[in-house]
Amino acid sequence: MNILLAEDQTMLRDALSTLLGLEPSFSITAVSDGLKAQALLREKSFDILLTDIEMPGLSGLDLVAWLREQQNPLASIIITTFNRAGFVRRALALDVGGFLLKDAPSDQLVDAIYRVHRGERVIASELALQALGDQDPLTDKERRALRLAHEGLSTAHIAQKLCLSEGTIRNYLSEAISKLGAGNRVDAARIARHRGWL
Amino acid sequence: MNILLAEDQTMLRDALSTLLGLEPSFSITAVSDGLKAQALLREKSFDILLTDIEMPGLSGLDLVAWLREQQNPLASIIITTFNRAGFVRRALALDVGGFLLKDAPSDQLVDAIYRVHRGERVIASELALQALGDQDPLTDKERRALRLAHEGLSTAHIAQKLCLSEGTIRNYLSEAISKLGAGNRVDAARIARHRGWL
DNA sequence: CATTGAGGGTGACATTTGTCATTAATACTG
DNA sequence: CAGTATTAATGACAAATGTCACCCTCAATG
Repeated sequence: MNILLAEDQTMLRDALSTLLGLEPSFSITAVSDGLKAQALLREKSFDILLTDIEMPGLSGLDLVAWLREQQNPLASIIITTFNRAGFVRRALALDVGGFLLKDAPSDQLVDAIYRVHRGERVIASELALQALGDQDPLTDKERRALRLAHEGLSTAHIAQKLCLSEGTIRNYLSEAISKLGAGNRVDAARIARHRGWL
Repeated sequence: MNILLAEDQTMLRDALSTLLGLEPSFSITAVSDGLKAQALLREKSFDILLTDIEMPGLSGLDLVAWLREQQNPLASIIITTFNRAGFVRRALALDVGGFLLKDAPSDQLVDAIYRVHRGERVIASELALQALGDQDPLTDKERRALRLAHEGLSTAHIAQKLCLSEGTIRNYLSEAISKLGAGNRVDAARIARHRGWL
């Protein structure tokens, strides 16, 4: 079984490569980011794509989205550090085969590969529940403003970056704060981030 | 060689266990946090401690600090995700044997274990340089206030938590902002965090 | 003993944020 | 076309934040 592994953290990538390589039927190709994975996927076909979400260049979700655009139904398993409902929902919409946390034991990963290869779906149970939870209430602008506020930019700077007036930004942030039940912009950003909405 | 591995992310812990276990001379014991490592270290002796910094309960640095308090000179290697100068300085002060980034290839880790076991010191070169950089200008109170501000707490809440008056908190944060050349508290927290001072 | 210097606190003031009501311009829809 | 969301902007006001100068207490140090 030809497996393409995309993971940016070198030590984990190496270690997973080695670990999965111990399975006699697996043949592993490992790359350090989404763009390299994309390049390989153009050239050659694989049986399973195993990818992290957070990667420089092209995220794991964007990579799968691209595959789907190419009408490529390649079975994919997403592994991620963060338990964020937003990610899971987006992944499910892309029809991924599996979604695991890096907090899961590694034999669960091996098991997931076999099962997804047989056409089953494997979603970490902690995540499955969350995915059904509350929807992201933020609008696109609110999200972008919040993201910048989170970096410590002032209202004026955010306004400049988003090409909007200062007052409008204040309105957006105020909306976001109230929607999320937060105490101020930073608090709001923290909450949104925690739920995968940022 | 008996190696104790402390790392909270299960998948990485499993994978590293397996990978290091392939070396015939290594015998690996893996635990998921600093407190469990501490418990084991009380009972039994090891040749090398391999520990992450960011862990629930007791951080890797605190763990080594505790060893030193116990007059235990156990050779230790710190592995961490983040390239933060403050961490390196503190680690060096604790006389650790090695300091590596999770971004390093895994064979470098194996190599480091052998070298540290022989009494050498292995510090990732990206880090060694940084460690000589600028010193943390923050006082302890400023740091604590900044940490809470970073979570989105208001001045009043921070004052309550630290048992200080609101005005004093404002003074501290104002000091921190000016020392770090930041635009506001959030910006200051970001800067401090980035340099490992938080 | 006088001096210095932390550590913590006040008060006053300017600026930035957060809230809300209202309005204008555009696009969508029956 | 009238009706109605959507998106952006204003203005006004309250609250939180940032800045600064100055005060008090208590060790430490000469």
